[in-house]
This record gives sequence, C-alpha cells and structure tokens, in this order.
Amino acid sequence: MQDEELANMMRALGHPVRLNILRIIAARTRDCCCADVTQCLPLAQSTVSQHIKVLLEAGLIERRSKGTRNCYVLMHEKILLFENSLGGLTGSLLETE
Amino acid sequence: MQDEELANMMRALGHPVRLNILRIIAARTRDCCCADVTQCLPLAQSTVSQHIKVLLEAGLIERRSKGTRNCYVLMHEKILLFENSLGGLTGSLLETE
DNA sequence: TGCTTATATCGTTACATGACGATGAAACGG
DNA sequence: CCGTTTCATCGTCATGTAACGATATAAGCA
Repeated sequence: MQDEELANMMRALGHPVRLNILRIIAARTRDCCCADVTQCLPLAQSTVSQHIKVLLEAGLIERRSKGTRNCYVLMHEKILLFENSLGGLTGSLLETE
Repeated sequence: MQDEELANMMRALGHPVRLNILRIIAARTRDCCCADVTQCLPLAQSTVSQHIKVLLEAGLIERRSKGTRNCYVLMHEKILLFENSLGGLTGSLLETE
C-alpha cells in the first residue's frame, strides 16, 4: 500500500468518533444505517454523516442502499491490507532494535 | 489503550511526511538528528521540526540531547501497544464476518 | 401524486494544520 | 566570552476540519 493511501486511512481513523463509528458498525450483526450510528453518539445526524463520509472515502467501509436507508459494512479486505501495511511499518521499525 | 490516545497516534501517522520521518528514524543505525531527517526531505527545517514534534507528542519517538544536537529514537513499547490496539480493533472487526 | 422517512449536502463558524522565513536558545569550540 | 552550529519556536498565511442547523434528494407508502 502506498504511503499516501496508508496516511489517508490513518487520518480517517485519527479521530475518536470515527474509531467509535467503525466499532459500532463492526458490532452490529444486522444492517447498520446512519440513524443507528447517530443514536449511539451525542452528535447531530449531519455530523455523523460527515464522519461516515470520511470513512467511506478512506475505503474503510462501503455503502449499500436498502430502501430509504443507506447501510454500511466494513471493507474487510482493505482493513486487512491496512493492518498488514502497519505491521510492515512497525516490523521494520522493530528490526532496528 | 484509550481511544483518545489511539486516535492521537493515528492522526500523527496520518500524514505521508510523518510516515516517512518515522521510517527514516527507524532506518538509521546511528543517531538521527533533525538535520539528518531534513536532508532526506524537500522541506524546510522548521517544517520538519514541526512534524517531529507531532510524533514526539504522540509518544511515537523520544528526544535525546547529544551536545548541540537533538537525536530521536523510536518508542518501541508505545509502537507495540499501538500495533496491538489496532490488532484488537481489526480483530474484533473481522470476528463479525 | 403527495407525504414521510432517512440521509446526504450546503452554508456557516470556530479552530486546527501545514508550510515558510525569521528569530531565539542551548551547547560546544576557540 | 564570542561565534557557530543545531534546533525549537514564533508569526504568518492559506487551507482543512469539526461541529451545527437548514435544506435538498431519493425511496417507499398512502
């Protein structure tokens, strides 16, 4: 994964609310829509929607229209790539010990 | 690790230049000072120093004074904690599959 | 068609960030 | 001591971000 993309994903996760949103989406066994997320947070719907957009653009989640609702699911492959890139980063760091 | 701290580290790494700086520091077998880093980047010294400060405040690196120079080394423990927290995050994510 | 629901987007405000040049500070070396 | 080196910090500017309320859009339902 290129640095630019890795940095984008890092930045997307570089906000407590977005970490939270990712966990909320992950924890739902059923569909997870914007209202579900908003209900878990002390933030306005528009603010939550904005955070979701950041996660979308980072490729960490995916949108799926279901009727009038938009549901979100994790992009497992992308997250795995992310994790591996990070492992490579810290791995090479640890080699220098 | 608390979300706030995790998000701070993510944000610190959420910039290509800072990813680069971390790698530069990691790759040096000898002391790594600000000038060394600046030499590797097309940025002003003040800009590099500012980026280094972000990494410092996130606890990813540590400063050690050596004469007139300030040298930087990785905080391996913190980086390991970071990696583990992330593993926990994605791990729980993957469980939902 | 017209209403409701769910959500994205817009417009705004306050504040943070990234970049630079210039300046200040701390530790040598003469 | 005084100059040099090395680096952090300051001041500044342009741009980005986070938050909100208000509005627009798109799909379903009556």
